Amino acid sequence: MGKTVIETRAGYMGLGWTGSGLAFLNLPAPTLYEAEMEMKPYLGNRFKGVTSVKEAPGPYFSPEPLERELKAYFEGKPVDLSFPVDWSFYTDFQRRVLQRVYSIPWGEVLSYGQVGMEVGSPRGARAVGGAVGSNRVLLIIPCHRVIAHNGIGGFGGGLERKRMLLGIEGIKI
DNA sequence: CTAACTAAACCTA
DNA sequence: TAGGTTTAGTTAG
Repeated sequence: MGKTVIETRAGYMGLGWTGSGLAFLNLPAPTLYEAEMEMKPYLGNRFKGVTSVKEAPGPYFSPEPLERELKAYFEGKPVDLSFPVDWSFYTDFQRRVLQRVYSIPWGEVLSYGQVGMEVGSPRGARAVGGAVGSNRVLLIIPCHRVIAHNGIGGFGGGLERKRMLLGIEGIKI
């Protein structure tokens, strides 16, 4: 497992990975220092204690290809960010929801209700909102592409940033 | 185990 | 458009 910070036009992004895939990816911060501070909560027991880290060396992960794609993303290019994810941080329900969200392509959106429908919880729109809020790998799992049926919905990192990401992808709400 | 939360959707008027 | 109601899953106690 490892961690690093990469620089894009939008700022410094902290990321970390385990033997299974990406463990966290933060949105761009204006300074290197801030990016490092935002990584701290992920570097405690939850990161070190995951059994998959110790028991499954997994494929070697190199951040360079991801860095290239993220730089392109913030230059407005419609990139595919389907990099491997460590799913062990989530409950079963969260995993079902996030895996569906993972496959939403650049520039498209779904509503919380639609996602619930597709993962077998037709009335679970609110629960879907809670589940996407547990996403640790922003952009890789594009939870900003899940919106309310009548508006933008919410976003853990602030609604302005959600609007900004959707704006990059050409979606106005 | 219950109760109190939601990043929702629906119904009515 | 505004309001109250229904809803499923997570989390705290």
